[in-house]
Amino acid sequence: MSGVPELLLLRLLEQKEMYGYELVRSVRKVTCEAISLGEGVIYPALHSLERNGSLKSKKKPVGGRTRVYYSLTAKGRRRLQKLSEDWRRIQGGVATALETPSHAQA
Amino acid sequence: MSGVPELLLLRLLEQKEMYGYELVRSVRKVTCEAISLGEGVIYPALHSLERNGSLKSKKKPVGGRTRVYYSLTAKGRRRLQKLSEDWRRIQGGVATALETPSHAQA
DNA sequence: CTGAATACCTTGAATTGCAAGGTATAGTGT
DNA sequence: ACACTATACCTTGCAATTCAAGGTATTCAG
Repeated sequence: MSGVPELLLLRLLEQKEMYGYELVRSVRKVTCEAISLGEGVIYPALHSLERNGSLKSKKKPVGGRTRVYYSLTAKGRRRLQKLSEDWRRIQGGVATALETPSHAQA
Repeated sequence: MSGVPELLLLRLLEQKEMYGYELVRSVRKVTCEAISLGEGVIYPALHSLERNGSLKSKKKPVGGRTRVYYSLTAKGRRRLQKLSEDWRRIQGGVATALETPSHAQA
């Protein structure tokens, strides 16, 4: 129903390639602390997105540690489009429902 | 993460008491067809909301059939408040993330 | 050399969402 | 009378999602 984590990851990676640990902090920041996804959400999500071909990764050694940078594929961009539309649809639906004043009658 | 079905049900039942089958159609209508919840979502949700004290039900025989009408309890109203706030928070967070232009750099 | 931060990862449980099926009654058309 | 649709309730079993919790290893600061 929600697919929010996936949507956020694709959206962030559309702008620039990033690695997992970076994405954990970036999600918090870009949503103004409204949404916080732990590593237990991020890493499995990245792996499944890569498995289905939405993301590609490359390893970069940075000062002894290895970072795995992810970036969007063409398929990932299409997936982002679809998820954005889905989100807007359900967001609009819920907004309509919530905004209906309690007094109004159908 | 989403809790959308629960939120919609509480919101609708805040306005007037309704029965399950009616809620199935009402959700579709009030979200302008954007969200469609099947009976396999509605009934279990109603039962679990009643179990935890957010809803109360009463049976009404209507022309041979029996309808189970649900309405909000005080607890249900508090739950609705909380879910609304949660929703607005994540909705705002996602909106911020999505609206950031692709060109903008942090 | 201890502790915090960085960076990766998995596991297990809970919750959620859904399609699919199942029961029974009432009304509608033929 | 008969079949079909709509109403109205419900459950089951699967799949996906989400998360807290833990696990490994390195680097850097005190």
